[in-house]
Amino acid sequence: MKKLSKKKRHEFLDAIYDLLFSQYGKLSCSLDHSNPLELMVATILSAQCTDARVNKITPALFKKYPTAHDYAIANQEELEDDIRSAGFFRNKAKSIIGACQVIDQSYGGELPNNLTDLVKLPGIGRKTANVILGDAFDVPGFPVDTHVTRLLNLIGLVKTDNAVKIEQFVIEVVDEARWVNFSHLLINHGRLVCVARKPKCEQCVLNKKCELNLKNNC
DNA sequence: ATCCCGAGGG
DNA sequence: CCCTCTGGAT
Repeated sequence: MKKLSKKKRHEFLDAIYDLLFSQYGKLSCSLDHSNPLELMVATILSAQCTDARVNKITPALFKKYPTAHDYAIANQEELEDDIRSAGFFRNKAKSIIGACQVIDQSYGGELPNNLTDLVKLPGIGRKTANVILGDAFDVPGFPVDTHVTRLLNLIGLVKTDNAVKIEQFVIEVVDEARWVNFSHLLINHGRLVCVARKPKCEQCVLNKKCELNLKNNC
């Protein structure tokens, strides 16, 4: 795959996108939220945790902490209890409070809408920043999570777990208008069909395109 | 035992 | 590059 020209890589990635789009269409973020702050909190909670579990926690959480200021002045141990079942609760509580203190003090309570400022917030890395940009601000980005990493490696498009390299590879050859939904499509497919433990290759639309399937069946 | 829409630190 | 942080689901 490395030897393919940029044009060929573009065509191959477009084919992958089209196959996934034909099955799932335009997807929206699966983390329940109604504003950028809620999406930021939900995305922090989603680390090494299913979105279903996050969505179970957030209704009560968002009601209890409606603004960045509410998190900024929150008692950390109390917030830890509020988010405990999402796992990594100490780190996540620290991240939420730390990020919200900066948002409250430096940005007037509103999240910045650019990557540079978002990744400066404590606990906000590139993945979380790209999710916020794409799903809350309609700014194109390509979030790379465990599913995106796994699927693109299985297909044979990349041979690295380095999220930045994967992001660069995709945004170089895929049209900007497709970045956000491509990430959603890969994540959705990774949860429903190309699951980590036992990929359902026999019911996968990427069947003919995927190195994993070629190794298994050809 | 392995994985889930990660991030920070060494 | 490595490690740690954590509960829940399968």
